[in-house]
Amino acid sequence: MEANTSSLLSLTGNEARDEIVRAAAEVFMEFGFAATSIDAVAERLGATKGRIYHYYGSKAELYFDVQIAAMEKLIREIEPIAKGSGNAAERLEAMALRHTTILMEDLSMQKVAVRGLERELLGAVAARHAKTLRSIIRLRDDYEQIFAEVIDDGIRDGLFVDLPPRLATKPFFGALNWLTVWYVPRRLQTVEDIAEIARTLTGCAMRGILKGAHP
Amino acid sequence: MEANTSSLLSLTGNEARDEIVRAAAEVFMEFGFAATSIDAVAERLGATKGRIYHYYGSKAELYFDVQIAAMEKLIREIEPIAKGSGNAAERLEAMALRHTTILMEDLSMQKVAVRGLERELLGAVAARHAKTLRSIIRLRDDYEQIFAEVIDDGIRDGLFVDLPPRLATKPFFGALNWLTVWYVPRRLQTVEDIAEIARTLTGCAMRGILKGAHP
DNA sequence: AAGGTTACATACTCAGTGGTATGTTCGCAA
DNA sequence: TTGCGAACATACCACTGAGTATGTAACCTT
Repeated sequence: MEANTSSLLSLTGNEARDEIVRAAAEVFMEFGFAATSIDAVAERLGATKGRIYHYYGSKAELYFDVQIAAMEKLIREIEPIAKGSGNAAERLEAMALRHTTILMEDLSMQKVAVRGLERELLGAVAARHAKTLRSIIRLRDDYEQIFAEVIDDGIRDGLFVDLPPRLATKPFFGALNWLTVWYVPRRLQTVEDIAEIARTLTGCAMRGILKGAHP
Repeated sequence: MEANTSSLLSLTGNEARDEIVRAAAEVFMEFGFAATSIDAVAERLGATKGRIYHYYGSKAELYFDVQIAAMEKLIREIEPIAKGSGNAAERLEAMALRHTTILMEDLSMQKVAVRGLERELLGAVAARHAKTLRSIIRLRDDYEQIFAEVIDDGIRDGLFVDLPPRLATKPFFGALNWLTVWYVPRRLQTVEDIAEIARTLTGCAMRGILKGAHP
């Protein structure tokens, strides 16, 4: 047993855990945290509980790892864009486009992550996992902050409507993230279909905060 | 025992059921369907299971009634606005404003409803309650349709961007409904605070679909 | 090759929960 | 006043599911 504890970053290098996380993400997405049994995850793996509990100490820990993996992927992909070139509007649009695309490509994990820490956890398992919980909330906050800063840039440049950045982030994320509620991947869905949806959502979100001269 | 079955419309006139529904909404919102025990709902009522099972045949039935009550309230309030006077943009804005306000005023019920039928139900309890499930999905669809039609009007009048109405509805609802994810009612929150948030969200959502001349 | 460790599977415990069966109280009609 | 049903409370059962304890086969090390 290597350093599995506090696995906030060290998923890499452990293929077995990765496979479990992917399977767990699917089942969690389908049924939510409470309604998902470890046995169900094991079955999807073609294995039994033993395999899961060998790598994870509890159901909550497994759930957390799904969240962490999802958030890290988002941050890893979007942060470079935020720090890249272009004005605030161009960068924000590129970020939104990529963000939306990831949501659809990686739907199972992202759906779990985006929905946020369902309240059931905050109340129930909170005490025992308070530390991990904080890390996750921190990750979510960091991610939102990446957007908030670009938005702040845009506001100061007079590109975006004049709102508190943290507040402006909400409807912006909303327009994008809401897709985790309604989007159902269709068979025969091409890459272009996904791109089309991403462009549409990004378009609405961008117009929502762009300071344009409306008639 | 009067005609409790198929209570899709007849909540009115039954104060006892109403009280149960309100309590249930709070607990369901806090913990989700699966993690909410009937005992927990009963405790919030200062009663025991007996009281609940006297009026409801199952936990699912109770959950459904929360959804129905929430959706009916929305439809009841927004439909008149949709059929009212003003051009599409004016009506849509008024609808969004009222919609958002209801979400905040009635957060517990609406949060449960907006989150949608968590997948856990579709798979698990589906068979036994297939009929009720269809009614609820129908209600949600009807509600979205109210918006879709106004949006369609706006598109044909050249007010809104040219998108399939059903698709345009998604980011629009997203910008508004996302508040059920992040909004936490604060003590000392005045009516004006709520109105302020409603205006901000509505503003972003409207700009998102308005065909404006962006610089 | 012997001992140890990893990576699981199997078998079991036990608390929590949905639902039911059975009281019990109270209002009301005859 | 009596009886009866509505409106609950109490007691109980059956089952699910998280977590654990124990077995075991393969592999790795020396």
